[in-house]
Amino acid sequence: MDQMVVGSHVYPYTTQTQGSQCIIVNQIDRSLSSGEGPKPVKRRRKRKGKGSSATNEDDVAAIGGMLRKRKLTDEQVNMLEYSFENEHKLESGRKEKIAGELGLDPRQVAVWFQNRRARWKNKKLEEEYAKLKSQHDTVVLGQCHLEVQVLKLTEQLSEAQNEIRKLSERLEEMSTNSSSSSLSVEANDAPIDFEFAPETNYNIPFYMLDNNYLQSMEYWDRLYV
DNA sequence: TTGTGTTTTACGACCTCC
DNA sequence: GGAGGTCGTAAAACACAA
Repeated sequence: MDQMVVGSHVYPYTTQTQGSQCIIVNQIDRSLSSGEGPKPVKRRRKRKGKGSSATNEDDVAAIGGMLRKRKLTDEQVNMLEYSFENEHKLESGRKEKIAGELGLDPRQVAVWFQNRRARWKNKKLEEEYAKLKSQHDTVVLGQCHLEVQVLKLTEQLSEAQNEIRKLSERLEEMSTNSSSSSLSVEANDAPIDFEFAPETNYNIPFYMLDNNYLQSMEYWDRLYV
């Protein structure tokens, strides 16, 4: 059997469960009629922390004078939820009205709204966090894709530069040969085998290409198809 | 049954507003 | 100064695995 503190007295009660509902069975009448009389206040543990000034008997009794925790019924909670949906704040008149309708202490209604607002705020924070995390993950994924692309393009650039270097060396070699010999290129050497179609400007030395064009991606796309 | 983690009810301290 | 808000926390109530 549990106890309920009312004012400066403690009264016994029991709880019964019906489905998900907790029913408080009042034992006060039985207690009084049996002549047992009110029991001394069961004191609440002193709270720790700053400003806890409950040092004398009155203060301690005031702290201990709170009602024991009573689980609200499903109906009460539903009505409070409904009320909370309409308005999160609780002005005095509305508090009294709800308390009267539900048979609760106005203080209980106020506390319930305080706690409900705190839960609502937590939920909102969690939702906001999930949303931001999702956005962050998307950005990180996009960044990964871009980095992979940069690696590929860097590799392609390096290959292209090698190709150009080889071609330049061949050109230089040919020009050296032609200056030291009277034989024509057509007669003694294989023709320069440019890989690129003459209508393109890919046979123009790399260093002569327009920088904007080089950066336009079109160059690289066409080079490696 | 029991230990443990979570939720709910309640409070104290402090702050803001009228 | 009082009413009502938030914040942090205690402790009862509850859920659930071992």
